[in-house]
Amino acid sequence: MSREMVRQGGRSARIQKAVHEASRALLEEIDRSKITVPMIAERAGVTPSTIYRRWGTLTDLLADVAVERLRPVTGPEDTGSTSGDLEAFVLQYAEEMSSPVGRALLRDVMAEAQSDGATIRCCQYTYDHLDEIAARAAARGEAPFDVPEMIDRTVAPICYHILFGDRDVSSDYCRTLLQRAAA
Amino acid sequence: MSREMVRQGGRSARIQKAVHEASRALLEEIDRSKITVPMIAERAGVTPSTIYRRWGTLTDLLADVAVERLRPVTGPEDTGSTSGDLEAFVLQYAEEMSSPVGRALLRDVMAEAQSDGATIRCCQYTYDHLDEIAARAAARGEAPFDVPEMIDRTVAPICYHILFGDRDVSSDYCRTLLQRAAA
DNA sequence: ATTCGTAACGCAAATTATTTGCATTAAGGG
DNA sequence: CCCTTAATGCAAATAATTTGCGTTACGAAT
Repeated sequence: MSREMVRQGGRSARIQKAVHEASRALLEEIDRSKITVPMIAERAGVTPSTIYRRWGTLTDLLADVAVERLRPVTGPEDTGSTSGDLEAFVLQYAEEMSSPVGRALLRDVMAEAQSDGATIRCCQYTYDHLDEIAARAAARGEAPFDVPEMIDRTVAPICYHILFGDRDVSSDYCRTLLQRAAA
Repeated sequence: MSREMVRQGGRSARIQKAVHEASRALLEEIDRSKITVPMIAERAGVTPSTIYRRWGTLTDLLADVAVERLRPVTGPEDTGSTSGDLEAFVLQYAEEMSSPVGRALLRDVMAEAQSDGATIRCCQYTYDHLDEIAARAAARGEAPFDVPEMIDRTVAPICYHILFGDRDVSSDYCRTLLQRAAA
C-alpha cells in the first residue's frame, strides 16, 4: 500500500505539453485579457475540465507557463571577467523582461496568490545565475560580490520600473545600476 | 454640442463608494481568490451588471480599490532630520506593503494590464512623498538626495522581496538598505 | 424652477465560463 | 498480465459575464 505517486509519464505529460504550447501560442496571438480556459482547451485538444482540475484557474495556468518560459535554457555567458558577466546578465535580463511578453509573464507569475508557488521558483533562477557568476569570479581570483546585495542593486530596480512602468529601462540605465553596484 | 462630461455627483458617486466599501470589507474577510463580482454587488446593493459596465473586470475593480487604499491620507512624518524622515517613511512603507493585505493590494495594482493605469498612479505617491522629504531637506540646508536613486536603493528592493517572497522584509533589513543608500 | 438630452443604472434573458458526478482510460507496481 | 487508482472525457448543473431595453436621475440650458 505504498500508494501511487504523481504520474509523470505518457498521457499526462503529453497533455501538459499540449496545454502549455497552446497557451504560449495564444499569448503570442491575442491579448492576454481575452484568453480563456475553453480557448486553450480547444487549441490543445483537451476538455476544459481537465485544465480546471490540473491547474485550478487561468491565472495559475498562465503563471505555470510563465515560469516555464522564464527558466533559462543555458547558464550565464562567460565573458572572461566578472564585470563583463554581470553586464551581460543584467542587460539580457532587462531586455527580456521589459518586452511586452516579458512584462506579461512577470505579471502572471506574481498574480499567483500563494507565495510559495511560482514566484519563488522564478526568482530562484536569478539567484542561481548570479551564484554561478560569483563562483566564476572566485575561481578566477577576482574580488567576490554578495549575491543578494547585487540583486537589490540591479535586478530589483529593473523589476520595479518594469512592473510600475514609471520609467524606461534602457541599457544606459542598467549600466548606471551596475556602476552604482560596483562602487 | 459640448455634451455631457463624466458624471461625478449624486448617485454615481454613491455607487462607487458602496462598491469600494464592499470590496474592502470582503478583502478583509475572505480570501482574495474567492471574491467574485456578484458577491461584491450584493454586499454593495447594486446589480452585477453595473459593476461590469463601470469597471470591466474584477481585476480592474480590485486594482482601483487598491490604489485608493494605497493613497496616503497624510504627508510623510517630519522627524526633524532627513535621515529620520527617510527611515520613518521606508519602515512604514515596508510594514504596510508586507502585510497580507498590502501584498494583495500590490499584486492587484500590478495585475491591471494597461501600463498607463493604476500602476503609475500608485508609485507616484512614493515619488511625491520622497519629493517632499527632499524639499524639507533642502529647506533645512541639509545635503539633498536624488529621489529616483533613493527609490532604486530602498523602495525597489522592498517591493521586489515582497512580491517574490524570497526573503523577509524586516525592519533591520530596511535599515541596511537605508545605510547603503546613505553611503 | 422646469425641461431636455443622455450617462448611468436595474432588470432579465442570453451567453459563456466553471464545477461536479460518473464512466472510461491508462500509468505503474506487483 | 492483472490490479489499483490517478487522470481524463463527457455531459449535466451551477455560476459568472454579457447584452438589450426600459427607467432613473445628473447636469446643462432654458
